[in-house]
Amino acid sequence: MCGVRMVRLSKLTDYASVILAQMARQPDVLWSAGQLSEDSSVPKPTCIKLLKLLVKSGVLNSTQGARGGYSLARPPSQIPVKTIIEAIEGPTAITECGTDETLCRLTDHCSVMSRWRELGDQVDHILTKTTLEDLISPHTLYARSDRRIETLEVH
Amino acid sequence: MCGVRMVRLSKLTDYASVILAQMARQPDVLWSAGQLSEDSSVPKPTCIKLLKLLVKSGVLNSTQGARGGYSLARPPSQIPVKTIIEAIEGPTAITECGTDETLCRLTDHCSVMSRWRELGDQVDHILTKTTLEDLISPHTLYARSDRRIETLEVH
DNA sequence: ATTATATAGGACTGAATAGGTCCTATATCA
DNA sequence: TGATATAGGACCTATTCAGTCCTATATAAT
Repeated sequence: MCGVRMVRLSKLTDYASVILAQMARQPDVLWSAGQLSEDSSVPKPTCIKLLKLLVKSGVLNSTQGARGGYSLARPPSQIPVKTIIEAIEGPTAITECGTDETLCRLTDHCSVMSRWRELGDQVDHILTKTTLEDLISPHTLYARSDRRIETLEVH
Repeated sequence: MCGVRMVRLSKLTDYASVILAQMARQPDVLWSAGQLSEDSSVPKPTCIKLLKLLVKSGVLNSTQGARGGYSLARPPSQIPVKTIIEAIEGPTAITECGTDETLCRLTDHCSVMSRWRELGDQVDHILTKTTLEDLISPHTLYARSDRRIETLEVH
C-alpha cells in the first residue's frame, strides 16, 4: 500500500534550525563547526553531520582547509523551512500508489489517497512560504500580514 | 532539547483512513473486523488493532458478542482527520522546552521553537478543518469553498 | 615542504519506534 | 452451552533515527 509523509520535525531538524538561526543572525561570518557546536550546544559530531547535510542540499556553502567553515548560501528570507526539513530528513515526497486498479476501485483507496495528497500540498504550501527569516524573527508568524497563509486556489 | 512532531501520516493511519472511508460510505452498517479486513485488504490482525485504537479514541462505537461489530460514533463530517491521526499515532503534542534559560537566551532556541510551534498550529488548523467526509468526497478539497484554508487570525 | 586546522564522505553502532502477530478474557446471540 | 465477535494485552521483528568515529582531502601558516 501507500505511504505518505506530510511533515515530521525530528530532533536533528530542531538542532539544524537552531544552528541555522545562529548563522542567520550574522550572515557574513564564516562559522566553524566547533564554534557552532559551542554556541548551539549541539554535540560536535552531530553538528558536523548536520552541516554536511546542509551543504549537500545547497543551504550552506563550505570552505575547506584551515580557517575554513560554513556560511549561508542565500539570504535567510530565501531559505524555506521546507528546504531545511528536507535537507535533514530527506524528501517529504509522496510515494506513488501501488494498489492494483480493481482493488483500488473497490476500496476507494486511491480516491482517499488523493485527498491526503491534497492535504500534504496545503502543508507544503505553508512550509514553503515560511523561511529561515521567519524562524529568527521575534514576531509571531501570524502578525506578519505578508506571510499569512492565504486561501489556496483551485488547480 | 526539544522535540516537535507536526504531522506524520504513517502506514497504519493510511490503512485506518481506508477502513473509515469504507464505513463512512454506509454509516448505518455494523461492520465486523473480518468484513472490513476483506474490503480494505488490510490484514485482519492489523485491522483489528486499528479498530481497537479507533474505539478507544471515540471515533468508533463497538458492539461485542456474536453479530457485533463496529460503527462510526459520529457523522463523517464531524470526524476531523486530526482525530484519526491522533487515534493511531498518539497525540501530535508539542513537547515542552527543557533548555535552561541562560542557554535559551544565548542561542535563541526557545524563540525558534516558538516559530516551529506556530507552524504546527497552522498545520493543526488544516487537519482539524478537514474531516472524514472530505476524505471520501470525490471532489478535491480546494473545490469546496466552505472548507478552504482561510487566513489565520492574529491571536 | 611540513604541520596544524578545517571540511568531505563514508561506515558503523545502539536506541527508539513502527509494523505486525498472537493469546487469553469477555460479551452476545442462537 | 457453543459459536462468534470484540477487549486488552504481551510480544517480536524490521526499520528508522540519533549519534559516533575513521580516513581522506583541502587550505593556511610556518
